[in-house]
Amino acid sequence: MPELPEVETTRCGIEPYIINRRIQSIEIRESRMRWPIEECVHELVGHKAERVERRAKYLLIRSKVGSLILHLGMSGSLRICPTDHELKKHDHFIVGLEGDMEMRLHDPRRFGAVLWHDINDGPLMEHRLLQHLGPEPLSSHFDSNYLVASCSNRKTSIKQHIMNSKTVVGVGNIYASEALFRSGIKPTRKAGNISKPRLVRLSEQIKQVLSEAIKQGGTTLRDFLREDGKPGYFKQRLQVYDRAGKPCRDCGQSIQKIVISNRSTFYCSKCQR
DNA sequence: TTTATAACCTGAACGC
DNA sequence: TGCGTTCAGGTTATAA
Repeated sequence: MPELPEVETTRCGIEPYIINRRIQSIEIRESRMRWPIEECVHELVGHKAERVERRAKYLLIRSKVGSLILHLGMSGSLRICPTDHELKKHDHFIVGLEGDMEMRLHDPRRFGAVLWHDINDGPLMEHRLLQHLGPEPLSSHFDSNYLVASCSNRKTSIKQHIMNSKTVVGVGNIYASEALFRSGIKPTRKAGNISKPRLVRLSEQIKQVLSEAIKQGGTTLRDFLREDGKPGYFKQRLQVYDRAGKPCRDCGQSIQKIVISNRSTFYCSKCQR
């Protein structure tokens, strides 16, 4: 579920329930996540959450004593619900909030992560998981000049290159396929073997597709507290992802499915070269 | 240094 | 119905 637009949607959804609220309790129901959840996360208890930020696909809940770093992995989701709401299997981490509400991290595959960064450990952005990240795709730090320079002499495929968080953050498997389709670039093409005008278009389309998805994610915000807690996501706008064998919406050619680096990849062999 | 691959997990969907 | 296989939206650690 969580690509960058869903993480941003989640951030917007939880922010009003968390910001300037005192954290009343923290419960680790299952510590075996990507890394074990350490007891020091309890440091947050008794303090107010001052900001809820996002860096790449990490959610950062900042307080004056330190920050909680959350990652949703492949199957994670966050829900705000009343404390008397029945707990679900795979509700692994619970943050008790003022007003008998809780934020629950639900993650069946446990690829997600919960970490604590103490204020005394230096700037949050120098945390080992954050310090080597590339630019945010929607920021001015990511533009056509940057992408062109980053592709220079690269022998890896363009899809792997834009999915690499050192190149740019937040471009997951779905939006990599979509942005490449919109740019007319075949996913297997070597990054260093693409003309500048086409990379300019790709940088624009990465921004465009993510912006559109965030807007659509925004429409699911009202459903955030719904019983099933699932943020609806939008398949109707996808041009190639999960459309193997179906006709290209532009030319009618059958959409191809291939595997690049163990990830399903979809493209139109006529529109993308 | 760059690139490719294995590993971490559970559950849903599918075929037999 | 039940069992085995395959696949899934992410990221790091390790090997080549």
